[in-house]
Amino acid sequence: MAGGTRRRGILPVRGPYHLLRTLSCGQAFGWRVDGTGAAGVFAQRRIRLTPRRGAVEVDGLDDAASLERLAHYLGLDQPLRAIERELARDAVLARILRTTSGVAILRQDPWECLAGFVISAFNNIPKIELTLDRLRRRFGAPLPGGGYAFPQPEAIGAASERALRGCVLGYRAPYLRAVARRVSTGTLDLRAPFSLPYDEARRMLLDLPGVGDKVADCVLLFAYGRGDAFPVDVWVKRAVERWYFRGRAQAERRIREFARSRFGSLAGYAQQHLFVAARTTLRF
DNA sequence: ATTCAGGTGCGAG
DNA sequence: CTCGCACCTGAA
Repeated sequence: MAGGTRRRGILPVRGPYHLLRTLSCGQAFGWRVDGTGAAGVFAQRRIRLTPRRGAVEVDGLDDAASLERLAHYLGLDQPLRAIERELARDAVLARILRTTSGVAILRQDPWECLAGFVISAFNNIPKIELTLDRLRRRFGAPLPGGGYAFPQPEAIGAASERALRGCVLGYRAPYLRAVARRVSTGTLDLRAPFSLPYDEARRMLLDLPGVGDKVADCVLLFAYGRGDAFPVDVWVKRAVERWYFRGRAQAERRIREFARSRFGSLAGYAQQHLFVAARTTLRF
């Protein structure tokens, strides 16, 4: 491909925003992050993102509408300076923010986010990525510049369990297919959680097979922007127990309620910083 | 060969 | 309602 003719865009960045930290802290599965940037798919295009001084360089996209959507997806419009100043009133967060600062909350597509976290349950990251890659290749539309779109719920819903298990979904195959069918038939309205209170939106998601407390909160936070959601995974559980409960074990429900009441609408950000800090500094 | 991995569903008390 | 246990499967 000729060098100078490639589509390219620039997104301005302000505050402590940290692109690679945001893309590699486990909110989304689709990004391949290396030393200089991240590669993935957005707006039906294969793109590459590179952090620059005060900006994010976007290769593979140049129309204003897509770039604006990308900025929103990446959380570039979030007031991280003020958010982190508020979080730093908490002594634990004040300490760990020195190494976790700049994490924004992505605004992911609800279906893709939901599917990804259903697959993530009791799984490990390499295998989650293997599964998602196979699902894309087998059920996703091939993209112009290479790569595959994330499969539509119709495609997953129509797949045989055998074909899904071929994507190493294991026992999650029937869960994912059932969720896909509820979405594609309209039994589940994925726009509804945008306009529902936390508890109701959460109940809706919990009704889905393969969706429990943790996955529901992940989707509420990473797709619906519900900042009051606080997903409790094994790492966050360890972090909260160690740093807020003197190492004493607590039920996940108790941890979630403690954090939601302590951090309010910023609970989701608190969770991200605790998660990053736990994964990078805690050894168990 | 065993063990582990970013939870969930299910039955029991 | 809270608790304990089994669970597909690739990778170490």
